Amino acid sequence: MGRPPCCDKIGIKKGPWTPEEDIILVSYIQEHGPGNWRSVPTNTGLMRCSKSCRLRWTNYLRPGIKRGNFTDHEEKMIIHLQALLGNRWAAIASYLPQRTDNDIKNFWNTHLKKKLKKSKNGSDDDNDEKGNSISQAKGQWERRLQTDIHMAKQALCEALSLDKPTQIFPETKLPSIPHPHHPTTPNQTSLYASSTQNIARLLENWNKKSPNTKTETNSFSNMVSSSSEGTQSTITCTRQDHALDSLWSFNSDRSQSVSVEENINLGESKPNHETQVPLMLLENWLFDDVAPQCNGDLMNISLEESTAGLF
DNA sequence: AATCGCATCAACCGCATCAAT
DNA sequence: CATTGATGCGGTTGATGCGAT
Repeated sequence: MGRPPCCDKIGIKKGPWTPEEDIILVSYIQEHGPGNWRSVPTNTGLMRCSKSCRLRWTNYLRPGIKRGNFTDHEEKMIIHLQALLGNRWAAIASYLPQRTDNDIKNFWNTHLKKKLKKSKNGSDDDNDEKGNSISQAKGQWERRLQTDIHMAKQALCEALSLDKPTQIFPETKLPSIPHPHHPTTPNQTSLYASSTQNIARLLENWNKKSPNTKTETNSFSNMVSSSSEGTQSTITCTRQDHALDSLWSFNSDRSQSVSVEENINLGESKPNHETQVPLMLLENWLFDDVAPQCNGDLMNISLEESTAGLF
């Protein structure tokens, strides 16, 4: 409160990042892991504020980021998740491990908004309106609940894919669970160390080519996203999510899992038994990268139908 | 060739939240 | 319990590219 903005300092550089700055940042994070952003500018000599460094890393340099065109499946997921969760881009991004919240937000604002508007102007004018009113009518607590369930699953899944499962929920505080995209705990530095090869290749690539920022960083991202490390963890995650569904009793015993979430979401307690079927459908669809025919089935169910039991 | 308008997206800003003290 | 600092999130902006005129 009343804290001056960190970027107001004199001598802080703003604007687009240069390849040189990227290299410095990547090298530093490669060595120390992400986190403690406050110290990054000091230790690297970058004339950037900590926020800017974090943003650059999470939105652009972080391994495993997929850039470029969104697939149909991703697009549909975003549309559905936006209807379900609202503009909670970070939450939506947690369902699309290779996309950043910024990316999704931009994609929504530049493409999907218009697309939906166009389709709205078509025959089923009020369909989207209904969807919107439904999404608005749906309580904020429910949105958070669903997001938090997924976040917790992601975190658990992430932890299971690491070597030390004992570090899953340090001190059982859910809010401190690292975001799947923004790992911060020290034991996760191994994850970044394992992507050393990719980063090294990036550095090589940068050195070889002319300093054309955009193409260089894109090639890096492609290289990294196509690398085994990032992709593998994503696949593992997706598969484990299915296992986790049963682990968290999402299918047959959701009410029980909800009660767990109620404990997690302090004070936000409200019976949620009616949500079992539609949310299960949605979740199954969202996690089901492997069976597109099922996705089609779900896509045929209007949002109204799929959320009919919510209210 | 010049310029205008629009689209895109990386980056910034301000606020909220959380943890440490 | 209050304060402070670090981090995360969502809205917005501004630079850039590209097509139309």
